[in-house]
Amino acid sequence: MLDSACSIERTLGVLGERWTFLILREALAGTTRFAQFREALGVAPDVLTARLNTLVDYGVMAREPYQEPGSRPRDAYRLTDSGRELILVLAALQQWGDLHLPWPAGPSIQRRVRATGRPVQVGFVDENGREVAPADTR
Amino acid sequence: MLDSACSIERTLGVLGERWTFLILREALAGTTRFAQFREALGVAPDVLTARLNTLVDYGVMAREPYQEPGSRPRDAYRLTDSGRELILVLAALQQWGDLHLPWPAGPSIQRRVRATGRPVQVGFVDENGREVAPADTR
DNA sequence: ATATCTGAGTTGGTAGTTCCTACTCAGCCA
DNA sequence: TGGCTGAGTAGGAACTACCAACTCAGATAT
Repeated sequence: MLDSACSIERTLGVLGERWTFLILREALAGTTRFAQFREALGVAPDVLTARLNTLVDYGVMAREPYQEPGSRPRDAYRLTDSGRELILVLAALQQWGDLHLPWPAGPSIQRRVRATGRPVQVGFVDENGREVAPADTR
Repeated sequence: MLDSACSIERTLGVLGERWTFLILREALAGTTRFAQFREALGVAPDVLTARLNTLVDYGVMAREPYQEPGSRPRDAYRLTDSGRELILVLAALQQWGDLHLPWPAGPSIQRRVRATGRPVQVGFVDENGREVAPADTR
């Protein structure tokens, strides 16, 4: 999968295992530490170790040493720029789920323009920054 | 996962298993029949059956009877409108892979505006159809 | 110095999935 | 009726995730 000519397939080779997208969701929400991921997701520690390692291997996250007073030095896991770009993938997944797998309590959190507070969607845009309908692309 | 309050998690409950995104990639490329999926992907038949069933169960694809001359009636699997909207997710995955997991031969296929032939990207857009930088959202 | 505490992983066994091959089963045609 | 073809099923091996208990290192207390 990792050496496919298809970039979707390569991406899934890095991100497509169970838990990976949820780890990224937490990371984008600000989580950085092993125990935080573990607590937020309830993922088994060996699986978390494995996922974080591949994310680091492929440059999606980076280890960053830190030390709490009274504790030994540890590594935090911080998204790289490339990792932060995955916000588009996660937002697209969320948008689809909000539309097609609705939840009684309504959509969870809306993404908004920071300055104006107006809602934002994921879509196709041309080189001038104008939205293009999916049907108008090929 | 399917009954999570998080729409990303619900979406992954439907689409997050191995092969599902690749099945959708093929479906978006026009594949509709069991044997075509099987040949294009090399997926085991029992897994393909299971994946197509959940996609149908959740309204991403629909069965559509057809009959080749000289053959018995069969079911084709066609994307529903909701399934076609997943083009955004797939395109976001592809875009990320093209940027961050480059392939010697360069990016595979570029999405373009049908009318003008100009390239198209996935991005955030506000309600006026103007692109918004991810950093300007919250 | 020794003992203790704590958090980040490792390890080992079990259960659940995927994979692979071979098989079935239904309708069409000879 | 018997063979052909394509869509699935079945059975077993291999892989992956899950769970609980354990290790290991550094910081603090005694």
